[in-house]
Amino acid sequence: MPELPEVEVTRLSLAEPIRGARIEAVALGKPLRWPLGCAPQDLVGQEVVGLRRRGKYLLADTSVGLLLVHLGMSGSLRFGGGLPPAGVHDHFEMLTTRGTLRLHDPRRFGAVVYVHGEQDPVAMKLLDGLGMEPLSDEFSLTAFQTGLKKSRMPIKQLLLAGRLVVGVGNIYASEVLFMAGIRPTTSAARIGPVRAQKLHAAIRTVLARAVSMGGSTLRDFSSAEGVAGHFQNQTSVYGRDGAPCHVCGTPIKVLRQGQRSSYFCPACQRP
DNA sequence: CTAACCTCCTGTTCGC
DNA sequence: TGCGAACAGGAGGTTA
Repeated sequence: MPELPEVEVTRLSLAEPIRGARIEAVALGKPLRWPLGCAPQDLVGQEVVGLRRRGKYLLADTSVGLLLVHLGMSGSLRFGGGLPPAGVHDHFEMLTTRGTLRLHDPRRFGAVVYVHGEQDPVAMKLLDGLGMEPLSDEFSLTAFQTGLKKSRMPIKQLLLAGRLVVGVGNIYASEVLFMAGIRPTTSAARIGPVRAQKLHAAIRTVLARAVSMGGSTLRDFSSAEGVAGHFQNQTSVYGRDGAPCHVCGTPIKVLRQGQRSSYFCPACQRP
């Protein structure tokens, strides 16, 4: 499941190879979450001039406009020459002078959307309201604490909502709350300064570590170069229901919050 | 305004 | 062994 680290790993592996690539052809497979927003041939001749990330969106700036790419639940990008023939789950393919960019996405929750720029209404709708970037300087402790106090939502669900801070999906939400010693069900507003500081630090630490490990590969995520991640092998709580906590030995528990699984250690994490 | 719920999709896992 | 049901989940849209 691509969360911020997986998207950042993709960006890091793709940014340099694709910079300066001129689009020569675009082919679409089955429909993705949203329509492309232009005719495929409209992209031909445009040059990719940079690759940024906002939350879990990749933003490919072209000489004319902007391509928004979201990996959804099961998406991954590949870029290069000599890719194998496109399969049934390859739904967007872009031939360029530097290689072929391909979106592989079995569940098709992902999307590729072309807009004229970040001020385009379609882009605004998607990007407006996103929270702070956790790995940037804007993610300050004071801003984070202020945001926590404003919500009585369970902290797990506040993190997932992405309005306060972006990029923390289901896997990493469980992990950062374990590191901070906070139960997923704890109301955000009830988190005091000490634990808020721990949570703030945990978000940065866990996400940065996951990026350095190439992200998590639960099924078939890989970087644009096809390299799998390793973070999934060292989760503290995610996916470890019933297994002993690495810190205290207590069996890890799982509960459901908003149709999502939350994993936690009942001893290490306090309400 | 917030928050809970619904929806999209398909590969995998589970229960009988 | 087979097969349908349940599950996984990002996140925008809808409803209360």
